[in-house]
Amino acid sequence: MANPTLPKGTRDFGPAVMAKRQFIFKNIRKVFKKYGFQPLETPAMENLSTLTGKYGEEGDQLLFKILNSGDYLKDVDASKLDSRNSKSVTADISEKGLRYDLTVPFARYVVMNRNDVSFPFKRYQIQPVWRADRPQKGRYREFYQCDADVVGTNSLICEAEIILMIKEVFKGLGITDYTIKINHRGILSGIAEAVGAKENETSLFVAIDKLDKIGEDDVKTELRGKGFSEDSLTKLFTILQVKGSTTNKIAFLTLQFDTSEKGQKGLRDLQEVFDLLKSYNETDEHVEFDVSLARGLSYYTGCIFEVKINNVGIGSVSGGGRYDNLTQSFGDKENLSGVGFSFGVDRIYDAMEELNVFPKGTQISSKVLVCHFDDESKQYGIGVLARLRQAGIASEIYPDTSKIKKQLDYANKKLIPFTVVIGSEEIQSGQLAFKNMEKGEQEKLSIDQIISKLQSPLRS
RNA sequence: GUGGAUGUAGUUCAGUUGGUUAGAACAUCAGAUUGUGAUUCUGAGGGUCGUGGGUUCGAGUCCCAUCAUUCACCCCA
Repeated sequence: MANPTLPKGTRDFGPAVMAKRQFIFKNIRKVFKKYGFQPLETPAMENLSTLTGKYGEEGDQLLFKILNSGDYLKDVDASKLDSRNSKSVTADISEKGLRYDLTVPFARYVVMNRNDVSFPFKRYQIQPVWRADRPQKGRYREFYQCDADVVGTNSLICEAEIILMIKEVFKGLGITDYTIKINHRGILSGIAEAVGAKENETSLFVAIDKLDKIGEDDVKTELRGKGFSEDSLTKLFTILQVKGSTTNKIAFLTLQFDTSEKGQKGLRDLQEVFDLLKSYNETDEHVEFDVSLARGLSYYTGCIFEVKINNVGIGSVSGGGRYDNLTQSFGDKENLSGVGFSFGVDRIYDAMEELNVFPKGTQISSKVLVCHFDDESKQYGIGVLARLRQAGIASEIYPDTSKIKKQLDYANKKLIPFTVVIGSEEIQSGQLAFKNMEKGEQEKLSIDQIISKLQSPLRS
């Protein structure tokens, strides 16, 4: 049989990688909990009817679909099969798909359980999602998202707290150079109205979202191709080139949007979010009002966020926004407003690796390895091991009787920082050889001394 | 879905205009060392050169196909 391989865009995570990934997960989960979010998990697969139509046409194509069980071709119309058009038979042979993000399953959950959940409902969710696009740098077919959403309130406190949470997570991870870009769908609508492109919003947004990536000239070229006039382009870029402090930008745009209700609403919301930050005694450091931020997902209606780690060759590592109508698409009569955001763990990992900011200690599993020379000392070592574990110290014993070199080698490879070496001398005296693997120092200590030394906060 | 690049040892890579038995470093294993590792020294194992076809006296090297990987576009975490 040929060598086994992984499906495109998927990865194994070995112990060293897992230690670092868990460091990230732990940090994010801690912050989510601290801000009052409760955990939720949903199935990997959803009904296709739940998933399709929520992410736009592009998104629907990226859904992984699951073949029906059993003899799934039995009832398919023969003429459809003959047409060789896979799209036309998809609905007949597949009714489930893998989740594409965590927001839509969350909305589905809320609608299904709306009598049981009390609003505002704050949930966090850390699970993998799947997208059938072509993998490349920072882009995988299976990746983890860490979502936190609040549904059932319009308060902009949620938006402000999202900024606080992002800051807190990055602080915990040791990432210092990043930018939280914020914008508002209403402001984008205001721009569209101001340049007379009300009917053409989507292609306008898609184009200006690329501004910092491809530059002004290419954006203009793209919009000309979509039929935008020179007049509207000139108007557009006087708006997009707004500079200065957030206050300045808002003042300038207020004048530009004099006839746009949506635009004015967006500016007011944004102003309030920045005011709220002050109430939290938080600065707007790392936060940037970016008029050209658009984001693809079509369901956003209010504030939108995107976070980029600077000087790293990777796309955004976090994003989100407010969506007013998400539950409506599940036939919900009442209008539930939600706001949420998501961290992309895999990209954060890649960025941290590139920046080399993972703390040294993350990979340590056991703190102590018990080494021994023969069956008798191994027997004795098991007793020592039991004592260490009773004291809550992560520890293990080398299971085979083999050369001490091999045992110490094992400790090195597993980055175990301490070893206890036990032989006949140690058994007799009760003074065990306690070795610091990093410094190479060794001293004779009783088991109690070793335990208290390992428990002391000054130990390393 | 569109376009480009790359496939040689477990890993990262050399390999000359096509020429004898395809190399290095790191990693692995063993020994120097019978109670002490990571630093030293010695040795060993490990390859259908991605796969299939073609050109040639001769192909890791040239051509075609195919698969895989990767980068960019679209889109996105």
